[in-house]
Amino acid sequence: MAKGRVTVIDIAKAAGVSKSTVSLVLQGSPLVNEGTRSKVNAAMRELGYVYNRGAANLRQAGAKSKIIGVVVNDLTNGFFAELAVGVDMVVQSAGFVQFLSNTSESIDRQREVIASMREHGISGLIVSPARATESVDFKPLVAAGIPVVVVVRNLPGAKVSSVVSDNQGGTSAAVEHLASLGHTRIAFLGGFPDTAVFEERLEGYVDGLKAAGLGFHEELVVSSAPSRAGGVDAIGRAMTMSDRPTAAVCFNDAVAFGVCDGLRARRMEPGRDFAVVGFDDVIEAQTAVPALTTVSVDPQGMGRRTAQLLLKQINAGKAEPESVTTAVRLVVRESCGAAQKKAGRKTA
Amino acid sequence: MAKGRVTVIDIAKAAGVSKSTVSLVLQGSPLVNEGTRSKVNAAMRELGYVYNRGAANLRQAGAKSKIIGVVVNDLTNGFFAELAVGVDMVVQSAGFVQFLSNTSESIDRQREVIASMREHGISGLIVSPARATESVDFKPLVAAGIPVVVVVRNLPGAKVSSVVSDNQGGTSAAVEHLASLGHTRIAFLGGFPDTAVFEERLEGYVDGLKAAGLGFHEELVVSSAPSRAGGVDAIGRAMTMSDRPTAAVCFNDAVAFGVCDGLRARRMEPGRDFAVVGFDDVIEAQTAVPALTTVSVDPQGMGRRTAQLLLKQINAGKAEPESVTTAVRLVVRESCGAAQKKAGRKTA
DNA sequence: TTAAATAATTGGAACGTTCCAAATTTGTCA
DNA sequence: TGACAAATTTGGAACGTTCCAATTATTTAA
Repeated sequence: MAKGRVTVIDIAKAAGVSKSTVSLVLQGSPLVNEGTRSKVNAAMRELGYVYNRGAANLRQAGAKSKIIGVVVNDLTNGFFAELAVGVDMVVQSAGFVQFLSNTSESIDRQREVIASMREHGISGLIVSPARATESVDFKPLVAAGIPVVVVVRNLPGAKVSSVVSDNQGGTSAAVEHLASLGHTRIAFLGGFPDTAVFEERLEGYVDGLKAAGLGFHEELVVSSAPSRAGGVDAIGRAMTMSDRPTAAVCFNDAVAFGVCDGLRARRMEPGRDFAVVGFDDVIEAQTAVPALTTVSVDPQGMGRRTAQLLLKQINAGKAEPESVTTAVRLVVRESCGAAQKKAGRKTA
Repeated sequence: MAKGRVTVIDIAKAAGVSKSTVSLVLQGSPLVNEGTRSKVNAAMRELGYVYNRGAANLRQAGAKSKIIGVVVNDLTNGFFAELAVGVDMVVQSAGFVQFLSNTSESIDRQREVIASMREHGISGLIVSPARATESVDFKPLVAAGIPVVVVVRNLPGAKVSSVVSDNQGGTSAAVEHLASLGHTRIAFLGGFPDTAVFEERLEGYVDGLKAAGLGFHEELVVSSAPSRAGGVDAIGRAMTMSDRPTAAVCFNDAVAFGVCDGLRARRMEPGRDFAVVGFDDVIEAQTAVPALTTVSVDPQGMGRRTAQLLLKQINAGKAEPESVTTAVRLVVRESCGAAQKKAGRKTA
């Protein structure tokens, strides 16, 4: 009992049929007689059989491994955790299982992790690439016919599918909204300038200014780490200028929270004395005080979307690279001052 | 090229040796001559060989699958994400790969996920059990000789190892600290009473009161969902009583943040008008305003510790169940009022 | 009834690796 | 130089599954 593993042969013997029949039952083939089927199932239950997927994959030697790999660059960031959960949902319900790994933005780690996943025979890969990932890293995968879809961060040169949110549209909408509230000095705060996401969001910011008939002032763009601490830093620098902004679109919610912290440290109340808008709509955004106006990207939905795309490609055998950008919407809450009945925003 | 997979036989042929030799190289055996080793390695690089772990596992038919399964009950909770990252760190550096899944507190999902992991031949399992998990769920695993360690939430009946934080010691320390600041009406806010963690933390709360020479008053324990919203709710109910508390130890940081929100909604400033202490020391605790005094459990360290324990058991072949409780420490920041120079805490 | 068709079942032969025992090469010492 | 030891290398035979072609049992149609 505690000896060897229970195999199809054991249950074949127990059920008085051949191993082939057992295999048929395992795959739910319609060829097998109802009676034998239940006899076999009973034997399986009896002996505590567990399917050996490794052996099966070996024979099938194909895209049928039922494992899909997911690698994210920062699991501790709620956004990515949420994304992974979204992926897991659809992947799981399609009978696949998720192989999740975290790279912590390390490109070496990413390489290791992907190599390991290949060895395990994943039938598809979803990656939110670490910074500075090069498209060549995915070459071997696509050459081997393994569908890959990158998510969140696009990878210019790579011939793989991608799912990114409408960064440009998001910040553009945020700026227009602030402008409609009467703001004219609107800053863009936080984020590292050398990333595709930053570029897109900044572009949207510029678009928004143009659409609102406002001029672009370079000094109103202040970059920083895309973190809460970075936000504190950015607003600090922004407030030193002579002609201060009265509102800010932030690179992401973490930065926005930092900006709020920084404002309070200066005895200014976000939403009353200064308007701030975030990006991502992390879970804390709605419960924070004040509730954060932000661009909602629904990471979980994005994860689901990504997984669906990947599954489609897996089933299609070999699909064309496809890129989808997911819609985004501005969620107006308190931090931009719009919810306040009083018309006045006081410039500090 | 795009035809069949490259196998050991292919590279054996290319390198002019036998498949056995290639296998030896693969395993880094010292038996093979340096010259042949490099010849083989060259051939592998040349042909783009990828190791087929499935086939290997099949033959080795043992605990050598190099996969360890990790299942958590709520990945979107930063605490668990952090835990998973900690696990991944040590697991990865030991040459294993992590198979992470999320159950969203669904016990059915948990069962599915674990079954799937078994089919894939994991050589060990780390579980943060979903609520209402029964010890019998792990029976088959341990019967099959697969090491299991539960983490965060203990599982009374199960003969498996566990790693939990010193919940009791944590709340006890928190209460004593509040008492030392002069508080006498200290509440315990938030959490579901039917969980082991709640029980332990509550017990610590009682211990702390006793140690400080304060009496236990049942009405000062108000449970709620262990979330931010739950915290708002709990403090709301706490403030309706005639003899109000002046301080609170919260079930976790999420609750603590909710309590802060609720206080502000009542025009009270946490840390000045009311002392609040959290539990977990989530990443936001230090940057929040006011910075949250909390019991730090270092989830990442806990994850590392857990992984180490599991690896030890895997290597030892079959190890005795072992339970470790990880140390915890009170991090005094602003929300309990201690950092303030002025002696006065005003009771509301 | 029987031939033909259909439904169920079944032995191998793979799949890509590791292990074993045995074979081969190389080196050492009298 | 021969004999022995050490260092390398090597063919199968597994591992647990699926697939294929072939066999056997059961219906159906005439």
